[in-house]
Amino acid sequence: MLAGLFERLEATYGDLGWWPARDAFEVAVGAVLTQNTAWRNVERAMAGLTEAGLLDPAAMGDAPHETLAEAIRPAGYFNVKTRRLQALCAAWRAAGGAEGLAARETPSLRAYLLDIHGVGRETADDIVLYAFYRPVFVVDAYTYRILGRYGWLDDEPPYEGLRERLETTLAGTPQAYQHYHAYLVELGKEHCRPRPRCAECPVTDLCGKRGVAAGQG
DNA sequence: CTCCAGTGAA
DNA sequence: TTCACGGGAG
Repeated sequence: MLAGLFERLEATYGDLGWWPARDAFEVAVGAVLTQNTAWRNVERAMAGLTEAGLLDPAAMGDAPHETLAEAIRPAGYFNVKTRRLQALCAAWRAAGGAEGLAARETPSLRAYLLDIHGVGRETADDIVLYAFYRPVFVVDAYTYRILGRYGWLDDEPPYEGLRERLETTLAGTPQAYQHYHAYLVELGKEHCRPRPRCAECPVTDLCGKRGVAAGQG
C-alpha cells in the first residue's frame, strides 16, 4: 500500500513549498542547474542569472559561454550546464516559448524535452510536472532507494515502467505528484540516506526493511 | 563506468 | 578528510 506511505508523508511534511520559481522557463533552468547538485547552490546560480539579466530564453541563449558559465558557477559543472542551458534556450525559442510548449499534449511535450541535449528523463519530468502541471510522477534516485527499502519494488524496474506503475497505482493530481516527489526527496535527504537513519524516520513503522543494519540498506 | 565541479555537513 | 548533492552524456 503506497497510499499509506504518502498519507503519512503528507501528515509529516505538509506543503514543502516546491518548486520555487516565477515561471515555466525558470523551472526548466532550475531543473538543469540542480542536476546532481544541492539546491542551495542552485539558488545562488539563479541569483547570479538574475543579476546578470540572463534569466530569459533570448538573453541566455545569446550570451557568450564565458558570461553564462560565470553566472552559474556556484551550481557546479558550469561548462556542461552552460551548454545544456543554451540547448534548452534554443529548443524553448524554437517551440514558441512556454506558450508553444504548453499547447502540446503531455507525451509530445515529454518527447520534445527529452530530445534536448542535457535534458534526461528526470529533468524532463521535473519540467513537465512543475512547469506545465501535467500529472507525472517524477522518478529519481530517491524513489528507487526509498521504495526499494520500503519493499515495494520487485528488483530494479526500468524508469518508464516504474513511473507508469506509480501513476496507475496512485492516480494522483498534478499537485499530488508535486508533493509526492518533494516528500521522497526530503525523506531521502533526512532519513532514507545512503546510510539510513531509521531512528527518527517518520515512516519507519511502515517500512519493510526497518531494522536493517546501517551500512548496507 | 567515468567525467563534470562547487559547497557545506558529517 | 570524506560524503552527498531535486543527473546526463560520451
